[in-house]
Amino acid sequence: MKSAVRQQHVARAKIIKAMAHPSRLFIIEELHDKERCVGELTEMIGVDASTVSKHLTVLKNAGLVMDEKRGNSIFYTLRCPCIMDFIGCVEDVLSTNAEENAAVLKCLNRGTKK
Amino acid sequence: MKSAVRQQHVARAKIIKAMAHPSRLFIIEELHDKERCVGELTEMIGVDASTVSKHLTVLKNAGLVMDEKRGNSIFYTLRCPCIMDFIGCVEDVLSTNAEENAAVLKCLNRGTKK
DNA sequence: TGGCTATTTGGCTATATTGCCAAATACCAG
DNA sequence: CTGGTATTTGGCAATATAGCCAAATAGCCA
Repeated sequence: MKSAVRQQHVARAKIIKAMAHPSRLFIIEELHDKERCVGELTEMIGVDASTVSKHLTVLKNAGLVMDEKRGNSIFYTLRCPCIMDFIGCVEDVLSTNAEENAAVLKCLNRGTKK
Repeated sequence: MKSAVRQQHVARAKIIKAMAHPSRLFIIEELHDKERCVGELTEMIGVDASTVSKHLTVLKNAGLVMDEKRGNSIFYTLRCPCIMDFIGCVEDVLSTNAEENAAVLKCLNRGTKK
């Protein structure tokens, strides 16, 4: 693979990898509605605050969120709302998979019945 | 976080994680153009055939590709072309990041020049 | 059958990721 | 300054991932 193309895929993979975790997906969706501080997200997700902080660092390094300190808290916002389109695409895949599974199940049932 | 919501994010994260690797992104793009067998992809990517095979297994388990044996080879195809929209979204993020970086650089230059 | 090609599987090592805890840091209110 | 809250950092253990090699499997052709 040519190096320039390779580099392009590495760059894209970095962004995608940053989204590839349930808690981080949750954060992205939550921030789409409104800005949130670490404490709020921590309570919603239900893991240690330091863990949430690290997830937010991952998202920030990928350029997906921004932070802003106000008073005693740090508020995070989504930097690219287009990210939600992204999640829409994933849902399409999931529903395709679900249909397939349903078809397979139906097929199996037909086989065993009788 | 409620369990149902949590499960939804776990399911989505699985799909996204399957895409979160440079070689797998390459494979997805390549399969968007046309079906390919393992050998072709192996040569294009330039890693061991067993590694490519494992990447394809990851993509297949996520429901992103399908395989079909014909003759001596196994051909892989993209199951959800919508995946390419997904990559378009990633490019949006990358260009947003690039603009930001450009702005920062400009700002720095302005600072040092004088 | 035997040899050949294509692909997958198992095993291994190196590296990366996740999550917790404890400690450090930053900021606000008295 | 002191105490309290919010967040990040460092360190550690458990687990997951990526890649290679060697071996197993599957199908073709002679």
